[in-house]
This record gives sequence, structure tokens and C-alpha cells, in this order.
Amino acid sequence: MAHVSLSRRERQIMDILYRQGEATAAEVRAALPDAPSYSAVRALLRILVEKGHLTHTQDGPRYVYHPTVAPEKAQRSALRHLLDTFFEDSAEQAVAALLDLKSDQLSDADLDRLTRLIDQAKKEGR
Amino acid sequence: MAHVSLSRRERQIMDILYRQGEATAAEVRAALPDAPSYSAVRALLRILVEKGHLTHTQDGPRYVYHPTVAPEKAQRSALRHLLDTFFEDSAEQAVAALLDLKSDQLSDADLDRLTRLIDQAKKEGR
DNA sequence: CTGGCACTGTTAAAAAATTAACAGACCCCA
DNA sequence: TGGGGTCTGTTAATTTTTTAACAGTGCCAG
Repeated sequence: MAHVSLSRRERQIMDILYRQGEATAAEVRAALPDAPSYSAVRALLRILVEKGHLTHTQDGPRYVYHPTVAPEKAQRSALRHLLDTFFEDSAEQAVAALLDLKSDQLSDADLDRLTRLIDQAKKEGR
Repeated sequence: MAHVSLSRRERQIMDILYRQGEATAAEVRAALPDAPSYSAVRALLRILVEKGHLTHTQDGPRYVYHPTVAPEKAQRSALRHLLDTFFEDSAEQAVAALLDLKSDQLSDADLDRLTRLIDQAKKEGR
């Protein structure tokens, strides 16, 4: 399953591209922890393209890299993996942790929006 | 940053141990995708102990391995990483994805419980 | 022009990860 | 009592990952 079989650097790069949506080799390098040489970064990008995890489009003289799987799909499977690994597959536990983590950054209006999301799920669940 | 610097196998093993809480070498091996030899698994476990990610306790003749960081702490940082990588750091987006992923498995009672969690967060946020 | 800059492509060396092999300790029971 | 099973410890070979070096192309400013 995608992420589980990536090497350390490959994973770091995929994370950057999921976060940013797309990036050039230079941008990837700038975002990498303990960045190696430019040349090394490009070699990794080439491998990821070969393996089918990335594609590149041309932007003038350079390549812009994108994940091949749609963001929503990548999100879903990352979320699934997180739930399974850390939260016994329990949405409730995950939301509790999320609120705990973020509570100080969430306004009452934000929380209301969350409540509305849940109400909506309740309606749709029929 | 813990996870980001682990090799492929090391990460797979840590995930197993976060999921199960603890495990013997044989149990880890059983849970590994494309499991290598028993001997290889033990070598990896030894490395993870050396690096400080795991400890082991004795259970009769064998070792039982545990993550060294507390589960809540590991959860928090995994969640933080997920939010940052896939959800633009937005709790709302994450909850929406979560509901989407799990909605068919969530009863109305479950959803009510979620609402209550949020209400509680609202009260505490003063 | 032409030298330098910003790229890509390819190849090969170095380092790290992964794996298996083998040796030693302990225990149980036939 | 001694052979087989179940562990750990250590070492060494293999494979993969990671890295850098070097060559080639296109373009633009002086």
C-alpha cells in the first residue's frame, strides 16, 4: 500500500508534494530535512516517477512534479492508516485527540461548523 | 522528528507496535508485510532499541517490545503530521474527511457522542 | 559570438538498510 | 540424559538507498 513500501527519502518527498500539491526539484530540495545535493534530489524524483508515484509536467525549462493519485484519495488512505495505527479505528478517539490538539486554535464559530458537519452526516446516513 | 527519519522496515515495525501496544519478535514478524526471516526481524528490533524507539521487557524466555514514547504522545505527533501534510492544518477538513470515510460505520448515537465532544470543547475554551 | 546559468540525463561510488547464517543458552520431556 | 525446540547475540554478505560527479542542452546577457 503506497506509503508503506517507500524508502525514507521517497516518503519525505511524497509528503512534501502532498503538502504543496506540486513542486520543482529545487523547491523539493528546499523543503527536505537535511537536504542532499540537487543532483541527489533529482535522482530520487526520477525514481518516484518511474515507480508511478509522481508525474511531471513541463514549465518552461523545468519540470514540475505532482503526485499521481488524487489528493482526496491520498488523504483517505493516510487517514485510514492513522486511524488503524493509532486510534483503534475509532473516529471518536481521533476526534477527541484532534480537539485536544487544536482546541486553543479553534474559535466557537469553528466548533459550530464542526457540529454542523456532524448534523449533516446524521441526515445523510438514512 | 521520530518517524521521518526511520527506514522503511523500521517504520513498518513501529506502526505494528503502536497498533498493538506491545509484541514479541515472532508477533512482529507475523504482522510484517513480506516478512523476512525471524533473524532479520530481531536484528531490526535490536536496532530500534539501540536508537531508543523501543524498549523490551522479559517475558519468561523472550522479549516483549514496547514503544518508548507514550501512546498519547505518539498519537498527537502522528495527527499533527497528518494534518500538516494532507489537510492544510485544518481540523475542519480533517473531520469532514473522517466523517466521509467512516459515515457508514457510524450510528446516530456515535454521531451524538461526537457532537457532545465538541460541545465540551466549546465549554472548556473559556 | 560566447561564457555562464539553469536545467535534465546518465552513471558510478559510498553509505545504509536488509537479510540470513551460525553459535550459544535454556528448558522440557521422552 | 540428551535431543529438539525456542529463544537471544553476533557477524557477515547482499541488496537497496542515497549521494555526488560529470556530460549535454538551451537560453540569455554582455
